[in-house]
Amino acid sequence: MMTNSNWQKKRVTIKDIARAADVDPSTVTRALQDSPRVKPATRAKIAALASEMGYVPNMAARTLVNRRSGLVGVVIPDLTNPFFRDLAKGIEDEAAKHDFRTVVNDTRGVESAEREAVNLFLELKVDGLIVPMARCTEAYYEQLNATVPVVHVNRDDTPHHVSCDTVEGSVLIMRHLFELGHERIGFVRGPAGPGREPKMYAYRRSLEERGIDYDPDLIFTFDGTLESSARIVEQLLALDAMPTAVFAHNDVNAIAMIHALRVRGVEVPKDISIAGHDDIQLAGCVDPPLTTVQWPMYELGQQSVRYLYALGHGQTPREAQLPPPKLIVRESTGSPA
Amino acid sequence: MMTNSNWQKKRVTIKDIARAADVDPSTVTRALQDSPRVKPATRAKIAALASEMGYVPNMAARTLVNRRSGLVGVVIPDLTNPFFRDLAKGIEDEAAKHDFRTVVNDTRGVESAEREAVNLFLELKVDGLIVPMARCTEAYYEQLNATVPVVHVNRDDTPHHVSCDTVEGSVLIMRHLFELGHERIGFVRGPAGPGREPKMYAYRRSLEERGIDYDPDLIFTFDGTLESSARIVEQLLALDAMPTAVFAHNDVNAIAMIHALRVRGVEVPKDISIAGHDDIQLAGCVDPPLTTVQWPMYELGQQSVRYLYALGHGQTPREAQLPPPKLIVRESTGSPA
DNA sequence: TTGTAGGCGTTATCAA
DNA sequence: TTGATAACGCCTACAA
Repeated sequence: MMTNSNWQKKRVTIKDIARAADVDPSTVTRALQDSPRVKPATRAKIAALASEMGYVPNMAARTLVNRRSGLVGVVIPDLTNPFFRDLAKGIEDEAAKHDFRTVVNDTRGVESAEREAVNLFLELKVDGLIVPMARCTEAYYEQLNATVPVVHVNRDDTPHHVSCDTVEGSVLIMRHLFELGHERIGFVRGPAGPGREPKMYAYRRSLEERGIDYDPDLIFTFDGTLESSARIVEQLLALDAMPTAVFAHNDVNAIAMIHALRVRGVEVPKDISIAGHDDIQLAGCVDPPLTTVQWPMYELGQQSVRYLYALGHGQTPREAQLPPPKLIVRESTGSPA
Repeated sequence: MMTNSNWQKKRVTIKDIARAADVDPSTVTRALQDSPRVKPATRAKIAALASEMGYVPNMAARTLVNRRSGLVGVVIPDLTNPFFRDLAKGIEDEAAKHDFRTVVNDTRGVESAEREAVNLFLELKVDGLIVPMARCTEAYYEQLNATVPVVHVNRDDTPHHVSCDTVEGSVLIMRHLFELGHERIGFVRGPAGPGREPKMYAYRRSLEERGIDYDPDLIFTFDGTLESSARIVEQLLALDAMPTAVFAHNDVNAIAMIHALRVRGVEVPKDISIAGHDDIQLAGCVDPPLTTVQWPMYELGQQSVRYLYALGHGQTPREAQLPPPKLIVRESTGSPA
């Protein structure tokens, strides 16, 4: 923005304060850092001057000399999802406890954006990186990991990660559907990415344990858009026999599907049960209120910072202990007709 | 994170490259900047070396010497709201065109968080600040404005701002309700903040123009939580005579109210019409689909960057020309019984 | 076409 | 308790 405009001249540096206080710049530094090695009177004078003159520390200079920025970079695929927002909040709060500040980037699930975000953070010399549900390849992060500590959240094929038992949450949903009497259960996958598709894994394993055959016709794919949810509903309706229940990729997908179903005259849960995932804010106040799984995202965020911190200190952190996911039973699921 | 660990040693600087290429560091700089003042062969060699050695520019050093960071700070009150996300995207894209990168902070509507965010950005020496719907006082920003170019979005009591006609959108809603035959119309205000409450203004002015008396009993306040929406519904039901329509603060508020109403046996729009604001992703697929107002947020984002750019170059930007807000009529509004 | 020199704002180390 | 100095990584004159 500014190249040669009037904004530049205002910048107050430590030198300006030093001149005003008639001391050496290094004394100002010490005073501003509350070092005991400075006379209280001097400290007070300098503090007063600093705020009076509107001094703002220059992070660039600090980072340069300290060789650390005090920043943690967070790369999030979709901040619109309250799920991730809680995670971000947990990260922020915990980072603050360790005197780190947080820089967040929403990549909107785009892989190139993820790379760019990581790049920016690298240039900013962040002291650590937290990357939930990364889209880039394992190899990419493996390499990155040599440069800066990286912690993944809910992605278990990378060197360092913090996850809650992703499979467990999905198992809860499946078990709930079984208990209601469902046997023919559809599943909506998320946008294909790297990693192990734990929901899919849980889906298949649950069926297996229940002695139900896996039917590829009952698998659909959600790409994050509303249209894709509508398409899935079309596919559902085109089936010879609809499943009696569907485990949706997430709540947004579930809500959109319920709507599309209603438009076509299919009622939830009377004609078909739909379970979501994430427990977003609106999940409880749509019609019907959504049965879904709640994650301890805030805690996950905290844990990931602790893990990162340990990593940065050369320790090999122990596995994080996390509260388990929680099944929230509402009204979008019921017994099959 | 890292203090004395193994990550430090990996850092490659232009000096390392210079040594490897057997040239002076300044030559490396030139080569990396594609300056014409360097022999193609040298440039190629250096470029190869740089990527081979995994060179990452040090923004701190750059910022220090250039006296500019190439960063634009964006302070957003709620990234969970797709509305703001579009804005952020518009800002990002337009900023990229001007070779700026974007740092975003979600303040969750907390004033202290807003200050902290601004502070961080100031320390990062951002070249400009974009602040939609700021919570901090006008005075605060007036002062800030002496340090760094600041552009506000949709807040018209500050020195520099880009807004679409905030009033206009609300007028559209009111007019729509009038046309359906409503006269007794409730209004839900948002969390009190600074600024002019344009929706409220539009509400009152619309009533006035229509010759309808303003009735303070029909004014409610939404604080952003689901509970508050439920409370508003209780207040509504406690009224001697319910309004026949309500202009809700935003879509989330509207959806939550519709749900609370249904729980109490009141049907929308049969018994009462509810109009939202923002047109969030889910607005079209809840039941009933929401009548709401759509904003050109992406364009607003672009314009705010252009404005900022002009500001930073010492120009006084002309008023931005923006596409108008758009009324989206769906099924949550109808004629009164 | 390339090298030299100085400085951006801050801090750590050492000396006073 | 304070001051002097060098250094962090990069860039821009200017000189060669």
